[in-house]
Amino acid sequence: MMTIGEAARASGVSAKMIRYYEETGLIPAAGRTGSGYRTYGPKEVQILRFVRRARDLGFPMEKVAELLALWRDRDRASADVRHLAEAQIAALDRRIREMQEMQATLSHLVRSCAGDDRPDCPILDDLGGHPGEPARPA
Amino acid sequence: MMTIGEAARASGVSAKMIRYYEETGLIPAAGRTGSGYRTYGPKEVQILRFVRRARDLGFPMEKVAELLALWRDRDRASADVRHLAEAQIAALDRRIREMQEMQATLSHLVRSCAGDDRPDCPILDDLGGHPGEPARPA
DNA sequence: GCTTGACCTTCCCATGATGGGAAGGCCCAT
DNA sequence: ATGGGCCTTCCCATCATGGGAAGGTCAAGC
Repeated sequence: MMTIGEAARASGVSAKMIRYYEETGLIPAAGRTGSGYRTYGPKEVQILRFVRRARDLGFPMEKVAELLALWRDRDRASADVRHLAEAQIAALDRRIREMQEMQATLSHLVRSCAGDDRPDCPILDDLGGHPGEPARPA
Repeated sequence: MMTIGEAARASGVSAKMIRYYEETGLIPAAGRTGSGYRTYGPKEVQILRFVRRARDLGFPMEKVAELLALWRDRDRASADVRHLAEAQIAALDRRIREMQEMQATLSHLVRSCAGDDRPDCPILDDLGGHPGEPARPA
């Protein structure tokens, strides 16, 4: 049995976050010693590592909770897990696309900016917005 | 002169956020009517639109502040603006790459999961972490 | 047995950007 | 003058994370 600090080191999840996960019900409440210290065994550490890895893969907490439920109940169809993973892939895809659009716009703007010592870079004009006349701000 | 609600509609920035931007110093404090209402003119609306557009392009508030400073002082070299934009492109690149790595890992896992009615999907094993034996959690 | 230092506990606060909502004041049209 | 819609400030919540204070505990060294 380990203390929360040891479990943190073994799992890569900070002690702060372990307490938070417990508080929010993501993980079950840890056992306690007579004096109130939380205790963790290998199983608990593995759960924490599971959470860590899922978070690293970009799963939001809510989805991590679903994955944990599936993990706890091994009789669930693998299709459920697969669907969660596929949904996460799709979510990442959407966010990647959004950012790529931002990038494309910025690249376009950068190409139209001399980048020399002169003032007047069209990027600022674009940001100022086309709808109005390019009045200089106060 | 418009009220905050009109400025919000004209700029696409919510009234809440306009007050927040003012509070945090991103934009200068608006003028006030005798009875305390904030007033906005076309220039202020343009600034708000500037902020909105920059945020849409993924610039963090801090960078938006820098861009605004550059905008306010048109004598600054266009190189400054270009560098900010390029840095933002690079930042987006890093985040995109991170997410693509997550995607790749997930795709790999999904390919190894039958996705049928049987239990036991290797995704869960991966999440559980290789370092230990695949002990089932409590 | 006592001190010391490392650890644990809970509790509160902060982040960043945004929204929700309450309580109270203002403005304009009817 | 009344009502509805707008404004004001202030507080609270989000999500996941960290910082830090105040106080208890444990183990090692003397």
